[in-house]
Amino acid sequence: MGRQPCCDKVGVKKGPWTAEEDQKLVGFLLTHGHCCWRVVPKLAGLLRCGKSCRLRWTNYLRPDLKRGLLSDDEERLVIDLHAQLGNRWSKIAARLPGRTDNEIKNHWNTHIRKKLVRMGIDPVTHLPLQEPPAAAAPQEQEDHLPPPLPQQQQQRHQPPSDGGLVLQEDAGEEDLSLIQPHEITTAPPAPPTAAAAAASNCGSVSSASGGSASVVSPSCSSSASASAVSGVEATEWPEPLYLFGMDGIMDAGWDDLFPGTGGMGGVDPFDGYPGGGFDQDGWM
DNA sequence: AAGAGAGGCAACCGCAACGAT
DNA sequence: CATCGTTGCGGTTGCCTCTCT
Repeated sequence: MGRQPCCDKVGVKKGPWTAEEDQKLVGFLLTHGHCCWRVVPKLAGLLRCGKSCRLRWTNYLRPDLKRGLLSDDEERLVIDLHAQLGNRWSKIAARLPGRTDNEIKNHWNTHIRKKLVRMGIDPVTHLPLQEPPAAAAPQEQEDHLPPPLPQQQQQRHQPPSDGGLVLQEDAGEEDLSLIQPHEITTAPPAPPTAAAAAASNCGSVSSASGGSASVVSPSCSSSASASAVSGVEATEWPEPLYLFGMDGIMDAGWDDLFPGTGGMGGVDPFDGYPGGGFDQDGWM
C-alpha cells in the first residue's frame, strides 16, 4: 500500500540529540504529554521526526528510567525470560522496571551473550553448546513467565535433581557471575561525574555517555523503581532456569518454584507499577 | 604518547500490528 | 471490509570511548 515516511525527510535532523533538544522535548512532554508523536516535534519546536522523539523519550529521557548496569537479579531475569520469549525485548523489558527494550537488547548483545558462550551455553537456545539444538527453540510460554524481580528475589528455587546441565562455578576459575559483587550497590555504578547525578535522576542535568547530549531529569520518580532492585543483597548465582530446561519448570509449576507468588496466574504484578509495563500512554 | 582495534551504546531503519475511518 | 495513519518492535549501524600494543 505504499508506506509513507514517518516524517518529512527534508529538514529533519538526525543523529545524536543535543541538550537543547532534550530540554525541549522533556519540557513539552511533561507539560502537554503526547497526543500524537507525529506532531510532538512540531509543537515542541524540534526539527526531528516524531519517531525519533518517541525513541529518545522512551529510551533515554523518560523520568522513570534507571541508569547504569543491570543488576545480578536483572540479568538473571533477562536470561530466564529470553529462554522463554526469545528476542522479544519489549516483553522482557516490560518485566524489568525502569529498563528499556533497547537497553536490554544492547546489554544482551554486549555482555550476557558473551558470558553465556563462555559458560558453554548457546545464547540462542539456552542449551549446552555441544548438544544438538533440536527442540531447543524457545517456546512461547507467556502464561508461564517467571515472576518479575520483586517476587523473584524473595526466593530462588533449587535446581532440579535431574540437573540437566549444572554449571559449577569453579571458585578458582574465572568468575562467571554475571555481576561482580562489588558492582552491586544501592546506587547505580554510574560514572563519577555528572552522570552520577543522572543515576539519582533527581532534577539533575547530566551528560550522556557520548558527551554530546544531556538529560534534564524532571523528577525523582525513578527512585521507587530503583528500590525494587537495588538494595537487594547479591544473591549467589544459582543454576539459572535455562540450565535445566523449561519443561521441568513448567512441570513443577511456578507455584512450586516461587512459593508465595501465587505463580503468575496470568496476572502481571507490574500492573500497578508506576508507568506499568512502560505503557507510555498510561503515563500521561 | 600515539595509533589501532575492540567494545559499548545511542540512534536509525524498515516492517508489523493495531486502531480509526 | 478495505484502506490509511500511527505506534511499537526488533535488527542493524555508526559513533564514541576504552584498552592494548
